[in-house]
Amino acid sequence: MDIDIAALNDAFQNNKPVILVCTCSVHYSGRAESYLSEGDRIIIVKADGTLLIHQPKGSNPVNYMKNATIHINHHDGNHVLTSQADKEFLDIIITKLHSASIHELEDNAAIELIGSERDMSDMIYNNPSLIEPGFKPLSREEHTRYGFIDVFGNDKNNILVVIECKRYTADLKAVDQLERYVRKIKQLKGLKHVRGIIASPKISPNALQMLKDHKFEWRSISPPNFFERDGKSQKRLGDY
Amino acid sequence: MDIDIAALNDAFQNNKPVILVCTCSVHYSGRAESYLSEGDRIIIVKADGTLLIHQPKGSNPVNYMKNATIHINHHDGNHVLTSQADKEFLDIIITKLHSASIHELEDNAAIELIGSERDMSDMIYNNPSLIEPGFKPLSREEHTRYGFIDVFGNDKNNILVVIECKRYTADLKAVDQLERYVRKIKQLKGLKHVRGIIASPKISPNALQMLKDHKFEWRSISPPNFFERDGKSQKRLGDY
DNA sequence: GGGGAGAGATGCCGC
DNA sequence: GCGGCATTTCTCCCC
Repeated sequence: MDIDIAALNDAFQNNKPVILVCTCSVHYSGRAESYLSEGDRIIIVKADGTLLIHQPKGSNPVNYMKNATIHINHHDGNHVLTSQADKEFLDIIITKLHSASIHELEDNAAIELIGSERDMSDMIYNNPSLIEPGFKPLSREEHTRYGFIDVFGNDKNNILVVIECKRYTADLKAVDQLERYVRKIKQLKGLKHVRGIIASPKISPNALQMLKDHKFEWRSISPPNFFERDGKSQKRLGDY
Repeated sequence: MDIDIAALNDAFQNNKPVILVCTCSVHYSGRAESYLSEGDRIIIVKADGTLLIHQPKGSNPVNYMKNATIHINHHDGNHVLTSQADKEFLDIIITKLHSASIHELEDNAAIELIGSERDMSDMIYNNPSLIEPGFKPLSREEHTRYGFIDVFGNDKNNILVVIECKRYTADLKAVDQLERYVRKIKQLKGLKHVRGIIASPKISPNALQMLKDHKFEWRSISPPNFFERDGKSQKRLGDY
């Protein structure tokens, strides 16, 4: 390699992104302990001290560290990259450095995302009839005072309704959450009857059973701007 | 750039990892919809069709796709990388390609990790007095028959005990889980009284309150082989 | 393949 | 800073 140790350490110190491709083994100690024996990996060090170690397969980094202080040195004929954060330590023994590059990257853009659970609760607030005729959401301020309930309102008989939104399949944990909110609201307001509703595109069989056990209800509702595309009806750049 | 489009498409087809550093914008459509305006990014394509787009900061990819079929083409004077999986679509418009590299990586190693919640429940099975004198865990087979309960046993008075382990701070969701398991066991066994215990190094104030409301208990227990190191007492490679 | 649950989860927001 | 909670969560295990 023609990039030397000094240049890499300078890049680490001056917050320049670095990409290494190498054969290495990895030790980690911190929130847990891990060891990864020798193999080929891609190592990325970002401007903010993020360290990522990627194997040739899999979507998640096999090891990582945030806000790391990083150095690279020679040791026993190998390169050794040491990474340290608060109470965490990571050592990479690099037996072969295939490539190393230092970059200057500028990116001020933030991702815009549509279709989150928050978008779903916004949609219900704006279209309360999605739940049922006569459903009247209460103000957002009211709702925050009693916790992180997604949607909170009155039905046509002025019975309080707590709604938990899930953007995909509602599971047992979703019913847990709803049950906890309903219990809390009953206690806070001194009410005997509060309705609980899960709004989601799907619900697991066990979750549906638990829902029924608690006399709660389910509404099949999908997050906004969410289409399960079949690829045939969509014009895309790759089609040109 | 001296790596041409044909070589990149060949790499994508033949499962060779590719690293691109470029200025680009990104559209995603699938489980949600997203748009990311122009900026400098690192793009990794792995041997298994994993696509990762990383900004110069942050530990998570800003966009990603698994099992993707990937092509790169010219379009309107730019490079356009299109990625497609089941019902997901991602387009990257590359206005400037700073570097592109194709790799041949071999890695058959799997990470070994110590200190998980499973290690914690193993520790309690092997050292039941960590919970209290006279606690007798039941067999692992027994426990799997009734669900995913971490530890399941009898106290010295032969009262059933359900234990939920958390490797860090136990929160409201942990109490939800314990409450659901205890309810299930009471129902399955037709019992009036079943004890519930959370074993974790910490517990949040609200979770502790909810625990008390349900007459459950808490034990301060840490996962095995877990040390909060201070860096001074540890010899490391970087110290040499 | 779906359901259930952990993760060295991460990231966001609110107090 | 901690607490609560969503996530294009991801991953693993088990049915």
